[in-house]
Amino acid sequence: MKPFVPGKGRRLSRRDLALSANALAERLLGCIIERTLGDGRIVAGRIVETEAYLGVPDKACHSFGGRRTVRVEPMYGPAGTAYLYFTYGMHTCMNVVCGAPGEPVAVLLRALEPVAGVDAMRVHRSTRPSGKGKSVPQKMLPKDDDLCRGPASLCRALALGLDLTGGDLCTSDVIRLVDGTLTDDERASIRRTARVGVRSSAEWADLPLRWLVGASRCVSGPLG
DNA sequence: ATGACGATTTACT
DNA sequence: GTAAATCGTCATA
Repeated sequence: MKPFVPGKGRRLSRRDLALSANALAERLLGCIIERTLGDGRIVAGRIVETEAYLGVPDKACHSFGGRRTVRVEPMYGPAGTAYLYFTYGMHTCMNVVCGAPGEPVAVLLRALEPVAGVDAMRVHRSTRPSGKGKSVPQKMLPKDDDLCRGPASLCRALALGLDLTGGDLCTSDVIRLVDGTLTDDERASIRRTARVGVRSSAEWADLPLRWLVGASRCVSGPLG
């Protein structure tokens, strides 16, 4: 595999991202998300797990039924819009908005393989999730493979905060999506499963809308 | 104004 | 396996 050079890859264009959520969930596997920190350093991870959220008809989706609130508004933006949300009182998760203009569909980033800035990631992960309160105690520092395992963990590792929601991933100076590839082995190991953590009617909870690179040691949750 | 809940993570039995 | 942590968001009133 070619070595990863931060800031040098081909940035994904709006046209690259204007796919259905299903198509983008698979397309993003192997692509890189780069985050420029306040001091100019770059942290980056390679996407190995995603979930598709299908919008108005999808009971597990924040835009189900056409719900349109301040929080969800970015989902109605153009493909390439970042949609980040706060949940469980302490965690942030990140989506890439896609689909046709005005269609509130998106892909959730669930796990990354760290490819740059591992030291900074460890620092980010050593701080409390919410930054306030007692929060979740933590004893051991995560191993490298665990740094970006899980949608909230990867947001902490890359310092992806709520301030980024509504931003444009195609033009932002602080966060970029860069095209990437999978090896043949990785490509062959792609699996689809039900989405994680969705409590909705069985029909929407059971659909295979989660994509993962089985060969990666960085995927989260059940592999079945 | 109030109450219930969460696209999670972590620790503990 | 179970449960705690912790608070913005949303629906209801």
